[in-house]
Amino acid sequence: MQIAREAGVAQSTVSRVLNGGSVAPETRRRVLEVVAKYDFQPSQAARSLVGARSGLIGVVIRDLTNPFYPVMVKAMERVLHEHGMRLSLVTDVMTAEEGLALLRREGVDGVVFTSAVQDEPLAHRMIGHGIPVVLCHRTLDDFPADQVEADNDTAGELAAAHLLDLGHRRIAMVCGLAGASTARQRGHGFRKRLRTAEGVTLTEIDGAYDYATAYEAVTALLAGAEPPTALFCHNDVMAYAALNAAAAAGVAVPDELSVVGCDDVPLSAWERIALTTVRQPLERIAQVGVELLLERLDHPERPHRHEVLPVEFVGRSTTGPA
Amino acid sequence: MQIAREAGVAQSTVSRVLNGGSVAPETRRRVLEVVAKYDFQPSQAARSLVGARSGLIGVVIRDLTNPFYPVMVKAMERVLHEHGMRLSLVTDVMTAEEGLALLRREGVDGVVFTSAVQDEPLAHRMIGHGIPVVLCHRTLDDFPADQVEADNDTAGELAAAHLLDLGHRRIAMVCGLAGASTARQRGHGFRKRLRTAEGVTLTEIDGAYDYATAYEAVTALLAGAEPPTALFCHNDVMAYAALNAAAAAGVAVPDELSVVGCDDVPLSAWERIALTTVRQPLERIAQVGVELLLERLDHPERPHRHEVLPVEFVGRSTTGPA
DNA sequence: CTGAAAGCGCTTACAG
DNA sequence: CTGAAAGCGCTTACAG
Repeated sequence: MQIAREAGVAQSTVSRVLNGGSVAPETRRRVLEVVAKYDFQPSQAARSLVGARSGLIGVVIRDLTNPFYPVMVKAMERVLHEHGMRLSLVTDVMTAEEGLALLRREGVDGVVFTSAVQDEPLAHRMIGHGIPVVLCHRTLDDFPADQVEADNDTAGELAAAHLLDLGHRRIAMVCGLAGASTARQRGHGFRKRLRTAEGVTLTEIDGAYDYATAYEAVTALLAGAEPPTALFCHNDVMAYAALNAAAAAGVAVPDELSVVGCDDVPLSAWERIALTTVRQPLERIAQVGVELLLERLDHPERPHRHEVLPVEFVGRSTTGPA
Repeated sequence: MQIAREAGVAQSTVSRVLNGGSVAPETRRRVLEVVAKYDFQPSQAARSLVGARSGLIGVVIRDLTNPFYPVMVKAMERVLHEHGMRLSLVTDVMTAEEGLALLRREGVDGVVFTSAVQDEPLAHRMIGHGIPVVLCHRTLDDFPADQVEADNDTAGELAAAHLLDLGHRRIAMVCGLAGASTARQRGHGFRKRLRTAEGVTLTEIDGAYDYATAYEAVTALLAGAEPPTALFCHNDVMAYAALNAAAAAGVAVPDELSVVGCDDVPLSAWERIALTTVRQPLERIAQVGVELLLERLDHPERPHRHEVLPVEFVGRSTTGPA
């Protein structure tokens, strides 16, 4: 370390001034001067090699293209940065398998999964390697880790209640990824509430939480014999797809078709979209997820927590009476 | 390295089988068996400490919330992953200053700037520290590094030509960030082309490449005495703001107001938006940026390159005759 | 083809 | 308060 040499002290002394050990004021001043002169930045590689922690948290977000996720990334980054930590992102550019291998090489202190899916053992394997994990946004039953999610069951209920109130009886649901807890819960809440009314027909189609998939599915649905008068989409992106598919098919929203989404991404509030949807507290979910993980790092033995955050119905212009 | 011990070989031998040195087939088999048994992943920290490279590339993307950028991140990640490298993101969660300090600690092999701005010395300083840099999307005059950008001057011209052809004469331009080359060039091309016509009034307002800023500015503009009949926005996000501000103000698009954007983000093709815009090859810009940087790593002494990629006018539904 | 040794840049006890 | 030493987990010459 040439900083040490130039300041005329030992390496360990430089380390102490940088990390806040006890150092004589004059010594500290001298070291800081040299540090400033070269704008010296200590190597993270060396630090994480020797230290107990790398200061890196892995974040698994597969589809960065869904406007939902940049918001989450940002919120997570903010919290991590406040704690002096960094984020390492895994997206769908690589397989989840590759991503987790990478995260282990990087020596992450923990990982946040936002895309957990039933029957996929990756999150379990991270735990097997002794790496703390938190499930954020999507959860898994009986998973041995901290979890945060929105109250998705209620989200489904709220959507159903709204549509029922408007008098809709021929209804379709555009479902999210099979295996995702959000899709299962939202579907469950929706169906449950629908059953409280008489004479309701429910058609379920698969949108896989993906714009293109939902667009095609809705286009086919609208071209069918008895198209529904209302649609509940398991997320906003699929609702946008539905809105656009309806526009392309010349189906008027909300006059001929009502559309309800789920998420309330900022885009949904735009005047040109004005999507009726159920808001989940995106940033809060992200924030709580990271905080749970950070607490876990300090207290490995505490019992796991499972937070469920409230949702809220947001009425806008894409729904109307049947 | 307990892999070495369990396989009964030296550390250096394990290293060779992992990195492809010459190893006897039987030895290799034995080592790989143990590696597989533990799903062993070599520490990146140790590797980058000893090796010449860290395999990390810094990517400075300030506003992840503009749908433009996730597309770029994804494209960059793809190219990097093909080369066995990783990306380290710097967003506006921290100051640029902090971000670059972090990047240096992490020992990045190079950095891609997508947000270069006149009179900001950060990119220069990276070069001063001996770290290769590429300017991607936004460029700087006489900057001593590789650069890629779209033909933004032509983009401005195409927008102007289209509006002029439609007969518009009272025109406004919603400008991007002062200091960004894209804003300067798009503005320049637009004005230049406007000057070829008679009796044109051009009002310029500042939108700072930001949704909220542009929304307010356009709202004020439309409330003014003689509002323009056409708008050129320096990017798509500001055009969305204009579309929404117009909707809120009850101004019909395109009947009373024509709107042209610039970028052609996927969103712009949505039926509910159908924005007339000038396409720049987003993914190609990202890809070329990373490739230039990767080549630079191997050939530090080659002369700098400056690529300018073609743009293309995309007519959709937000523009009409004056 | 393979092993022993040195060293990358730090931090962490341990003396003094 | 400060320094000398050991060691984190790798790779890279260097012998053999």
